Amino acid sequence: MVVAVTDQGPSILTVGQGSALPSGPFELGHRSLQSGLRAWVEEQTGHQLGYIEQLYTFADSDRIGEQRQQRVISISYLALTRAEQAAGPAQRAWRRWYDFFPWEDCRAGIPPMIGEILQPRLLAWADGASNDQVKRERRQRAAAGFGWDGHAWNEELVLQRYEQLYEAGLIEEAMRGPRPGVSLPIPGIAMTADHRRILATGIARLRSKIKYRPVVFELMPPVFTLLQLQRTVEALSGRLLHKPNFRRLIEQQELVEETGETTADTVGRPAKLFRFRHAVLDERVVSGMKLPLSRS
Amino acid sequence: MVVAVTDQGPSILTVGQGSALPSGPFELGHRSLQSGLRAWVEEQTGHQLGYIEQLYTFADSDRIGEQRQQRVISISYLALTRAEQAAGPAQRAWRRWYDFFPWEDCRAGIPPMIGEILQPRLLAWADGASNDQVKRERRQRAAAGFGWDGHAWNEELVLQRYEQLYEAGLIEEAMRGPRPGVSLPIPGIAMTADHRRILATGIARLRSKIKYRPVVFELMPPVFTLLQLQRTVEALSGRLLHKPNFRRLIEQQELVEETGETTADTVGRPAKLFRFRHAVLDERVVSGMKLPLSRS
DNA sequence: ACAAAAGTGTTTCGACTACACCCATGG
DNA sequence: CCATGGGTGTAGTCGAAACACTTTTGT
Repeated sequence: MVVAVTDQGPSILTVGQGSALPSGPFELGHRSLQSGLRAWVEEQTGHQLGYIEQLYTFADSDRIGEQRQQRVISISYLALTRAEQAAGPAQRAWRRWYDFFPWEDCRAGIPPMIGEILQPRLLAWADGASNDQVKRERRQRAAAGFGWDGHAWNEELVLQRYEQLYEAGLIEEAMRGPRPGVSLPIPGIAMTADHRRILATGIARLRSKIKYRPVVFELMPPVFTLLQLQRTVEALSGRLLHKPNFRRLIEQQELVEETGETTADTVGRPAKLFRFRHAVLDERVVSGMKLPLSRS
Repeated sequence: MVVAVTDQGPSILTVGQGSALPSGPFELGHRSLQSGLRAWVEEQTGHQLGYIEQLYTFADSDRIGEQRQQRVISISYLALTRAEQAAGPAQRAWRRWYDFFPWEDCRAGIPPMIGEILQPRLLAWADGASNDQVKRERRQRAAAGFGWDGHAWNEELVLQRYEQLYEAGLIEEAMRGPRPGVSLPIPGIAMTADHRRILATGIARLRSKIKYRPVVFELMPPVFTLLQLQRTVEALSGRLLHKPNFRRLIEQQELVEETGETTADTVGRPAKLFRFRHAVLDERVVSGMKLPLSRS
């Protein structure tokens, strides 16, 4: 799962009609899995990868080989890069991740589809439970996950939300196989196999990680304005931030330094340009960025 | 890596003279890796596992098979259990984890060995660097990791500290292989292959996890006093906590409820007994426990 | 009485929030 | 002049940290 932030928002590299994550066999002859992965992706896509992190290793039954004697092991990774480089061979394209998870983008307020589509269908699912105990648990979980009745929205619960929707049979992938779906799936583009689940895991990990490690900078150009940085964090977390407080937090933590230059081309007052202070990585244990949420 | 907290402190289940973590081949015929693992460990050791979490998947060159055509893939796990059950077959024993990492136990203050042994040898290693830039970086990293000159001790940096010591050639495992060690290793029991590295990863993960998930309770008996709970958290994190504030934090978060009983057998005033409120897991996203550090 | 453990009250301090406001530039 | 983005000051709020102190038991 290769992530970049383009002018279209946070995006992932896809293959095959944009419905699959890039994948390939283990490369032999590399020092480690990570270095093999890095070389493979850079060869295949022409993208220099910045940060790489292992997500999860699967070997579940729906991945068991035909003879049922050999497991297929899949190791999923999250990688960050800058989107600028050329697109490389066809069949590979950047796709906005909110095309797959439209309910995860709360930058323009809680998306109407949550109240209009997800809530009634999840509640219907809860009411379909056989006993009251289970009904209450399902309603409780849905409320906590989607921020209903008094619960605040928590942008990190990407995977939990996906799993609840899957369990409720609202996700297209859950309608495949033996029992084909009896109703329409909710909006959001489906993916091959369990790739959308891996994507949800990756988004959740990234939303969590930006708060305690300065990984955002892997997605930024070498030099940027504070507003560009804020827009990137907002795009990843799916939430709007409070500008003045955001700037203060960044500068307090000494994560960035001024280059001395300012932007010239834009509307409005020219902004100071900053670069990431790589030195902080040695100086101390760096926490990432708190999210000073904006109430709007 | 199976963890329990015994009266000896936090311990791991070991095999083979207490210098290896339990390990085995993938089990076929299970729904998932986790359920296979759970069944395997319970059969082998007679311990019911509570929480299980994947740590990391390795397939590095020092694990490549003899013909160099087949990688060996190792998936490491962290599991929590209660220590009470019988020991099971011989060859398996609980070992305190601080026997392997004596510098990680700061409950009685920063251990003298850090200043007396680690600091001089790490500084000597730093000074052995070829140029001044590298020298400064090494000293900087050591200071940040071990809490020297103005840096606070951070109990989560278990893996970073281990890797620094390894890189500096002070760890017995680093002295194996082509270039046998030229000096004595520092205190701390060595383990088979890279098992001590896996252990460091697991300790770090657990120390981090208790802060944002209520996993401590997997290590507690069904009913416990707040002091027992505090001692367990202290044992895991390797730090002393402030009693009054600890109790308030626990009760504020409504993680526990009174059973109505009190202890009878102990010295001092009888303590109320508590149990974990499993209900919170549905109610809301539960954060674990902040660590109200004690200055002493 | 004293030690040991359980528990309570209160003050202080600093971080995050929110709101109000000013600055610089292009159209 | 006004829209857009850049940027500063400051009062309020809330939670964590520190300190002091009381209560209940066993020896």
